[in-house]
Amino acid sequence: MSNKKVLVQARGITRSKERIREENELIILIAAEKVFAKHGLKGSTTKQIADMAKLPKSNIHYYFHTKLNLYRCVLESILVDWMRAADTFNKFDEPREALKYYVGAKMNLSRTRPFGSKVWANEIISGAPEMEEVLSSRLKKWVDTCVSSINRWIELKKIVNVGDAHTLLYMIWATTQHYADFDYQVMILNNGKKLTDSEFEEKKQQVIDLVLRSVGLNP
Amino acid sequence: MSNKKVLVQARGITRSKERIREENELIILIAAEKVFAKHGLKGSTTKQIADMAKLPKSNIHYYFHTKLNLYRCVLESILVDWMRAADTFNKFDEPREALKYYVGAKMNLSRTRPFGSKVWANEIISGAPEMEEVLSSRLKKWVDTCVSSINRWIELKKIVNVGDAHTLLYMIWATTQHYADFDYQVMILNNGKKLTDSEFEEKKQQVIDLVLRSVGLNP
DNA sequence: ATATAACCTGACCAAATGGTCAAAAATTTT
DNA sequence: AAAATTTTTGACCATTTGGTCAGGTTATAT
Repeated sequence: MSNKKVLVQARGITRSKERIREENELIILIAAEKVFAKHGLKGSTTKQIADMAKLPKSNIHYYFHTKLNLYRCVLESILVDWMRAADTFNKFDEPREALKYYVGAKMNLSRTRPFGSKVWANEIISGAPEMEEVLSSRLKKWVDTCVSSINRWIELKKIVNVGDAHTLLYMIWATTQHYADFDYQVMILNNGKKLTDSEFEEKKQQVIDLVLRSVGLNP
Repeated sequence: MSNKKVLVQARGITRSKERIREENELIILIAAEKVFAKHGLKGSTTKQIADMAKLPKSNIHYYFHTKLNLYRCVLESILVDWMRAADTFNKFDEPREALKYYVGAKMNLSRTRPFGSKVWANEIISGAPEMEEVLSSRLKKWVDTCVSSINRWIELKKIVNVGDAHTLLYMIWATTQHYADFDYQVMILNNGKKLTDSEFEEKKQQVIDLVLRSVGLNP
């Protein structure tokens, strides 16, 4: 019996079954995201996830059946956040605003959900065996519209001709996600200290400025 | 008995013992790099590495004793290439040349040794448990000199003030390594086809131009 | 209050894994 | 050619792993 439950019951309150499922699934998803981020799909064990979630291993299987299914659920849950950040790109007509807010949104995600970014990175590095579908359908479609926007900006001489618009997108993705995926390296090179919130805001602005200048815009 | 040996012996040639060790260690290192790139340290099995190397599992242990030791050897062997590319940064006084050749060298490495880059990425993502030493000593020192160079360029008004020089370095690392670490994603978004050599040369030039413009230089 | 359904979990299991070892085969040294 | 050294490898083992399951507990519907 978990401490949480004992506490709740001591007050004469009972959690509804729906609530229980919702709560536990969330607890497990958060724990799994951390573990998968560190060790990847194959390298993570259900025991590690159970310990991280402070639940017995059987409980993990009760809610998610298999490790692979849990992994897929983690990826799905991350995707929601990513797509929302992606939307900001198409909310502005002017490249200056579109790029500024998109880069900012991606930097914020790296800050608030670094484990999610790492899980994705691991997945792609290992050949995207579970996300092939998503990449070649949803992501491809989104990227195509982005590329169109960028090319229109180039035609209208609003930004310089960067050649292939993908190259610009990759630079943005790679640079922003670097602060999540390689946060440990960033920390070491920051004299062993994690970036404070205000330091991070500084870097965010610097990244935005680099990106703007890279397409010929004066920040 | 391996096919290779049978072939060699059929011609009445015997491989010297030194040669044998050298050859087999290399075969195993190359195989291990591929497997570790795909599955990380924990996710890779010595059996997978053995199969990739087309050698019995015992043979892997004979030459490298433990999986962890083999992993460290792979990282070490990659480090040599990386440090060589890093040298190009300090070979030129002018930012235009230094950045151009450094970015070019990093892009070339991503093309020629993508598995190495992935192994490093995995290692850093999972908290650099084996490379902490290298990061906080060798890498830190190298980065510090780079940062000095960049700051001098800023003082001399040769490039714009990017704020923290680390931000620029991270952008270069992240963007160039993206073509190795996320090659699968790059392929999918290139209509499912791997980048040809000439396509890659195009992208390389585009990345160089993006970087130069990002610091206020006109390519 | 009782029945039903959902939740919980310790005990268990077959398969996979990192690693060992002894003995055979190949090469070098004497 | 015989002894010594290195390489090769199948058989083996203790541990770990993902996953199952029976039986208990808790919440909900009637």
